[in-house]
Amino acid sequence: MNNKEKFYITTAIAYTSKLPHIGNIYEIILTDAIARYKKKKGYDVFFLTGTDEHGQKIQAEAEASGVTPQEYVDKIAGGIKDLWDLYQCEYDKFIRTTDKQHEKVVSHIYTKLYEQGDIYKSAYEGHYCTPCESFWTDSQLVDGKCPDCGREVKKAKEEAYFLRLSKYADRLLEYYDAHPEFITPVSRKNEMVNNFLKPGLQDLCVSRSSFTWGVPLEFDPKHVSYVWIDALSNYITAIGYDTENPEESYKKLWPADLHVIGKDIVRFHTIYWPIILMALDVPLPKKVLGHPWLLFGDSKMSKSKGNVLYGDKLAEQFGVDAVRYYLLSEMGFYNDGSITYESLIARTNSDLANIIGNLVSRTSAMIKQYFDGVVPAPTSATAEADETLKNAVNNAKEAFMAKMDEYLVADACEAVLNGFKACNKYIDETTPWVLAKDENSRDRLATVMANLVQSIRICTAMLYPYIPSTAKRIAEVFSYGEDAYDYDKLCYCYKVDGVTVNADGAKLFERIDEKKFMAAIEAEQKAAKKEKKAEEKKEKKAEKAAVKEAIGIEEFAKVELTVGKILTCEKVEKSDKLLKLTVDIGEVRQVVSGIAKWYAPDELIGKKVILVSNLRPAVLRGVESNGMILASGGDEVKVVFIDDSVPVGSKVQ
RNA sequence: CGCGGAGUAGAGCAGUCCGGUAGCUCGUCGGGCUCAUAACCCGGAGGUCGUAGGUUCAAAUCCUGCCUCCGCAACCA
Repeated sequence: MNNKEKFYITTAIAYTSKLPHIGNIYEIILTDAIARYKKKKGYDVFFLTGTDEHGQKIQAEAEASGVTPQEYVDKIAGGIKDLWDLYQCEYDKFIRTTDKQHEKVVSHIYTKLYEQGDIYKSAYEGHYCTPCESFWTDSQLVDGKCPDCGREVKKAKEEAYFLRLSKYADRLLEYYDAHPEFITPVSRKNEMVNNFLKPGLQDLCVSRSSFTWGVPLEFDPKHVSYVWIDALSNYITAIGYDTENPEESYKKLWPADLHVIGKDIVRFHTIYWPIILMALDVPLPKKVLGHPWLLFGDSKMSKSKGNVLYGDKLAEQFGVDAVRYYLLSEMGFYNDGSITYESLIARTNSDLANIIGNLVSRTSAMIKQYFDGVVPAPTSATAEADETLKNAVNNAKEAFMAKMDEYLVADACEAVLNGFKACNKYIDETTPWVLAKDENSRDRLATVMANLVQSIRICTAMLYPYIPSTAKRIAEVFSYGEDAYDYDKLCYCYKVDGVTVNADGAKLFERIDEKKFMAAIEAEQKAAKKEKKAEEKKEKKAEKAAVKEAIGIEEFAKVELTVGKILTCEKVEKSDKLLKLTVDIGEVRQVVSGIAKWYAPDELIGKKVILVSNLRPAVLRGVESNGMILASGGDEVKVVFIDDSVPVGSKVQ
């Protein structure tokens, strides 16, 4: 029925432990733009996205909020889907790893790999943090402590299954060499080779028995799937893969043409995933694109101001297209990008409102005034400016295609904008308002208008992958035909004349007054801050009241307070807040205190302070602390110094 | 030596792989125009490409050292 070439594109599946941030949204918008581009180019595109819904974290989150894991992920997955829909991402399938079909096939994959000896039983030897109920590897530990809570970990063993990665490492390197385009950008490939493949791959733990929210293994039901085999295989289970008798859709779509993922999970997609596929004797995906991250402007500012941006809120404030356009045009291919209100407003105003919106507005207004709203056909009255315009638009088209084919989406966007700019320039050069005054210039005026409508159509077709709904509105203004944006019609041969323009609906984007907007935001933030403070105050009061009621003299007596003299004091390395001190309280204690911001080491030596001397020892930043120095809390910390005449070792009551 | 990224005009970025006239957007200054959303068009000013060496006829680009910033991580016993 159709002999179009297929193009199978995917995003990473979002983890459903919490709702995604604007960075996750960037990934799916990027993928959507590429997918729409390929569709317009004539490919038979299949666009997959979805959610990763298994794992210990989700089980724990669900328990904490008192619902079943399924109820929990249903809610989050629904929220994610809504957000994807809000941003007009035109995916063909939304897979969830809790889909029955997916679980069934994952289970088959495990069994197949187990039976052919690629998965074997061993013990997961790691460091176990009892309060966090988590295993950590040597490299994950921070100063030998749990990276989550900083507490001591125990060496522990858990029975687990492993995937033999090492067996396939050489084949993978060969594949890299034979397919230099497999990982993009290349710098990420070098990172993989140097950091993981060359030092030698460690086998990957693929099952767990310490929690149950996963796919149970057929050959050992105590175990459930652990992360990567489950998550990565969504790319094949979603399209009908099975270890026996895969469906036609799988045969048609696989191998994937492009996996779009964040740079943080390049390793899993370029090492683990290919190896899993090799083990299954399935072809590898053609390309993995590791995109950079979106940062929230100047992070220091955003932290202190609580200035975090959310996708749904942004869409409400600026409109979906403004946000889509910003992300796609601003984010580079290699380096992390950033978003701020100011830059978003600037880009919306200049590119969307001034250049594109105003162009559509002025062009449609002129056709309404000069030709009663009916687009004229071009005549023989031509001029050099026409060729200049056509060349500029054609150049834009070529640059756009070339960049887009390499997935340089932002660079391609610049080319598109150049096309629109050429249209504005053309108006200035041909001065239609002058032509309109002279009856003899009527033919020339017709040509100018026709060229404009045609050029705008071609440029809008290129704009379509970025902001499809704006493209649709422009089509409504100029009454373009259904197929006006197909990429085999990016030429001056498409018929645009004889139809009526809808000049009244031609205001595509309102300019945003930055000063007003920022003032509103500031007011909003102030209000939020106030509320937060009030809440904190309330809490503090409640706390104080609770403490007052709860503690009696016998409770207080448990706290041993001893006067000590500070003997030495130095900064703890790699920490802005910690000082390491030795204090003589009759015996010499080593203490770590978070007061480095307020005191230089020198000004403390020799001073007498009060130490909580029976506090359970703790290790901070790798340094053991046996006690706590009394100090006032809050924004301005002051240590409680005691009169020098008090002897060392005195108890404070 | 924890890992990673980055220093190019007032701001944000491209160019670096593959050496050969330093480019784009915003802002700024001057001019033009009046169809249009105080918009659009043209022109100017503004950079010894973080720094010190090296290779070369030639370095933003390749090599070596150093400096600075940022992210992750960690952190108020």
